[in-house]
Amino acid sequence: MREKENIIIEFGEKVRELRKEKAISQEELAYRAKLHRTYIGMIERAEKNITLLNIEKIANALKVSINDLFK
Amino acid sequence: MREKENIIIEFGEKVRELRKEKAISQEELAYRAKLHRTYIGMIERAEKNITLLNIEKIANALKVSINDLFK
DNA sequence: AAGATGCTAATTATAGTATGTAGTGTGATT
DNA sequence: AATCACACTACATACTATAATTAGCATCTT
Repeated sequence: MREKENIIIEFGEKVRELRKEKAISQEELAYRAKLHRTYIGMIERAEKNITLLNIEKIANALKVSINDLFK
Repeated sequence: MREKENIIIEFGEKVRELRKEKAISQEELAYRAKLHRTYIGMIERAEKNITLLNIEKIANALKVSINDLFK
């Protein structure tokens, strides 16, 4: 990734916010989403340009709709 | 991409639907989003697992919010 | 016919996955 | 209050899978 785009920063912040609300660790979220622990960290730190399938996995793991990740 | 996931199919259908509403061609949408014509086709045909940055580009080009692409 | 879209194929860029190490905070134990 | 143990997160690579980008030609559609 070149530089950190706003949309990616906002997305990462939202994931972290919702994860904290549910009081679960990155590791637990990763497990529920069937993604890797370090990858969740990268998303929250806005280091990756996530794809649609993984956006959905994270939404499901957080038990929210995709739209909730963009509010 | 392995197989076509529902979320990707739905996303492609939504892009096509909104593009037709605006009555513009794939080529025109591509131009506005600064993406390639054939790539827009691939998205509509659910052949690609699109990333967040390009989701945003398409939303902007269609003059809708990202959430409008998931309704 | 002309404009729009589908489809194949090739290359480049980067997302996805993983391992290891280090730093940080919290709570318990001595 | 200091040390220890543990859980959590950050960060640095590195590898591999695949998204992104493009060109060319075929096939619809009007």
